[in-house]
Amino acid sequence: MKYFVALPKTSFPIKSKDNKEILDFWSKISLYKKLHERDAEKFLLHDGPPFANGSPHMGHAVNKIMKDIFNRGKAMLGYKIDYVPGWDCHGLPIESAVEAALRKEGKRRSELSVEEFRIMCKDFASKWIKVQKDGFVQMGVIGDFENPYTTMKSQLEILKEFHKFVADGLIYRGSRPVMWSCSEATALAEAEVEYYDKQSNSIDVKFEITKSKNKNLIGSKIVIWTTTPWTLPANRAVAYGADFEYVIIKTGEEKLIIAKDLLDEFCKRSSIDKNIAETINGSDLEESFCKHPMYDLGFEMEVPVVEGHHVSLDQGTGFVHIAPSHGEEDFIIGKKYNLEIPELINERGKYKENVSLIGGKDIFASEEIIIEELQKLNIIASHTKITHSYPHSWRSRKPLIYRVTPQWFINIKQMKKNVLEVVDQVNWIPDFGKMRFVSMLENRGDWCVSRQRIWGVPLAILYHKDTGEILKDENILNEIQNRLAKDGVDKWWSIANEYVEKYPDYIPVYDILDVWFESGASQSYVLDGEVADVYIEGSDQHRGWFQSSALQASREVAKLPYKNLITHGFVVDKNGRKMSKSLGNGVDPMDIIEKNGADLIRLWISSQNYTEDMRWSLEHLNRVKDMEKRFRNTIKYMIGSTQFEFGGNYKSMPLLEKWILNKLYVLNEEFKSSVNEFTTYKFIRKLFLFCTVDLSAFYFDIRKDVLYCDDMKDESPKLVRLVLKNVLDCLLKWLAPTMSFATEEAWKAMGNQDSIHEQKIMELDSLWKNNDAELEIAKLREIRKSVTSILENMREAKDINSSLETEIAIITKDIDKSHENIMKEICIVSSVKIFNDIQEFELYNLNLNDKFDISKIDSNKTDEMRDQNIIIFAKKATGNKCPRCKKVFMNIEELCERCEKVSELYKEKDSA
RNA sequence: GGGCUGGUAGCUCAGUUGGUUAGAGCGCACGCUUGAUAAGCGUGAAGUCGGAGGUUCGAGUCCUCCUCGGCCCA
Repeated sequence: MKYFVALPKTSFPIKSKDNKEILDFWSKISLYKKLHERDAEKFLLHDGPPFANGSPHMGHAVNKIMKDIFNRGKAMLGYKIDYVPGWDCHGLPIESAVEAALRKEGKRRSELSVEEFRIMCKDFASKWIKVQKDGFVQMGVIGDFENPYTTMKSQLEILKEFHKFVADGLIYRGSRPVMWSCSEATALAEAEVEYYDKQSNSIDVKFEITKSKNKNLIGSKIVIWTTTPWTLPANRAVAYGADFEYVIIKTGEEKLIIAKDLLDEFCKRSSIDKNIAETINGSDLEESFCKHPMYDLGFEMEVPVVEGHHVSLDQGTGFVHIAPSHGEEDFIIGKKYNLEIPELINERGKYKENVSLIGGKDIFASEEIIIEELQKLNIIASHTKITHSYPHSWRSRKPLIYRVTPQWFINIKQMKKNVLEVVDQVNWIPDFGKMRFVSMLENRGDWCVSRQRIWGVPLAILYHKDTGEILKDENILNEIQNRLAKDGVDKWWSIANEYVEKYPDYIPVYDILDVWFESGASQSYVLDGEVADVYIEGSDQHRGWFQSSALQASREVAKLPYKNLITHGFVVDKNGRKMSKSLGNGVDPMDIIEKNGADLIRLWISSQNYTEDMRWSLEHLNRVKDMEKRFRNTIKYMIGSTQFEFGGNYKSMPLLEKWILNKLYVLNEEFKSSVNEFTTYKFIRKLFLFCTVDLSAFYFDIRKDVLYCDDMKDESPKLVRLVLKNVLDCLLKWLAPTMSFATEEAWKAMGNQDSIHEQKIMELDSLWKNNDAELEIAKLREIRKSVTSILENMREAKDINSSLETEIAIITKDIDKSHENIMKEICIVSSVKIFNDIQEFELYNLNLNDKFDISKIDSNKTDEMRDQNIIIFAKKATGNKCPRCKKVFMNIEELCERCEKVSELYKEKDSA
């Protein structure tokens, strides 16, 4: 016999539907536009532009989805949303990719004009912007994707920003060593360098000490080891290690100084006897000078002996010859000791004509001459050939050199000061971001903004051919700007020459701007000077975008372009390792979305503590799947359970309902603060516990009896459904920023025509705030825990199956008899009796036909119960089971009284 | 090598000013339910709190060193 029961009914599926329908819907109703055009307080999130050269990866997913969660969260609080996505379009990787594509077609870059090449780069960037845009939309990100900002679209504005620095006199000409390819006469970036084995000359060179504060060192010879003899003409110093021990060895009339630890190897390769005369410290060499090794070959100078922080005892002699023009460390030391930084070679790798001995000769070819001449002068202690890994150009495969080249710098001294002044006005999330930012800023030198490249914004300046002074007259800068505004920035390369005719003493600069300057300027061409509520990027941007934005904002006055600055960690694998091709542990977010829907990845991101690195693996995927399932199921159950009549008022609510409404009130407040404080990940965890522990395992389970079996027109089920209605509404709105697709799906399943994302959270009646209910239920739940534990023992002993087959006796002073009914509901048993003392219970038990087994008293006592002075007995309920509600009753034949009545009422409905 | 940062059950996280036997959820195992059923409920096992010293009556918590990761530099 089947009886009518009011089971939940809904079409909302546990498995998520295809995202496409929802994406189309959002697009159809112009969801972003709706939120953007709200007449309300604005939330301005300024997008850090990703680089337009590849498909979306997990890092993009984390960043964009985080932003979207905050945007949608704010929208749910009623804010007007302002979010314009952006793209970084210029720079070397795109040039390289375009060149590689050209090579595939058998073409070379030199066959193309600058303009043609720039068009190819532009097409390349445009292609990837489209791919990424599509990806971000698939992730559920909403924003002004119709009108994004791109650095290539805003070239003129960026140029104008740069010219402001020029006009302010903040730009100066300096120099810096760069990786240089002589065969191509061009600077190369790190990414264009490949390492191959190269055979080099390896020589030990003697530097005779001519002056020293330690007089007895005069005449001794410091030995340096080098594999680039061609740099000797540019030598301007010798460096030692301050903490190293050196020895002076005697060989014939000569005294040579070598690091003690490297002596053996040196003696071996130079066939010199190990005849130690003296031991000295590096610091003993302070304030000494040496004769330039090529002194007698036309380099008549003395070079200082200085401390070198980079000198090592790995190989060589413990001394390093310093050629400031041809090495990064050498350059730094050169700056530190104010050494000359000579420009002896030209861009083709030939010595300039005026260089003594080897003028006009190729640098590598000159080595033989240098070595031969130095050998004649007995300056070389050893000469061999070695094969070592050496940087080469990826294009020509020719060896590279370091070469000091002229560059353009921004003097950032004042800006730095300005930024540091207002750094405390920003809310740094996490707070240690501030320290990181400040220490990075304090330690940075002037900003080198020039790049010897083509794909970017040209500096579009002229400098004096003799003094190097920039033509910073604002009229001229404006003239250039206007011209490029008219003809296009791409034309700089073809029109720059016109200015040479006009200003014959000046030389045009064809370098392009550092891309960090471009994105840092976004505050002007995107924000139009407005301060953003928040910037959110990975922690690598403390040196990058956050800093360039800050410096540029503080050009005139101390000001930062962001109120809140959030940094997030990186996606790492199961073991906390970064994702990389070589480890093969990378994952494709688009693949995950295609297979599981975007909610999955959104939920993962929203539940992670983003201030640290975020781990991702198959196990994580499965855990999030479970989480998603739980949320969907909770929603599904509530949609299904609220199909029938509901109603009532707070005053007539039972304690359990008041307890739930209090939970809602508290959670609603927490939702607001989690959005305002950007801690959604904490909220989502709480929400998950609410769904699992409070709703599914507790409230739902308990209220099934009322919902399914009572007359649906009675007050009790109507009150429960009213509560569920409220829970559902809250839950969907709290979850909407995260599970944007599922909540929309549910909203539709509930019969709504509009979007859930247009809604605002409910303002809940403060009457619902009820901490007493919370405490009361917490107490009863403790007892329930003990009960379920006892029931499990009975189940194990095969005494019972369902909990409804039992009766419980509770002996305690903590709760009184009026709680019998609620305890019966909460424990989902057929009967609960409460006794204030054991005597009372024993008396009761004595009169029972079917008695509680008092001999089990101790085994029925859990530790907690001993502490709390509670004793609980359980026994199999006496009577018959009602086939409809499964509870056990005495004196029934078939249905219990209630079920009899209800099933009579709905008989026809059931058979219909 | 430097600056910042992290390491608590398989996973995600709690753990107040140092104070009993380190908690939760998920997962897992076992059981129940078969009226949320490609669901639901219960019980249980599982931790040298990255490692080693130290301070203390007492350390996951404070100090030092080491180790393994992450970001950015050198």
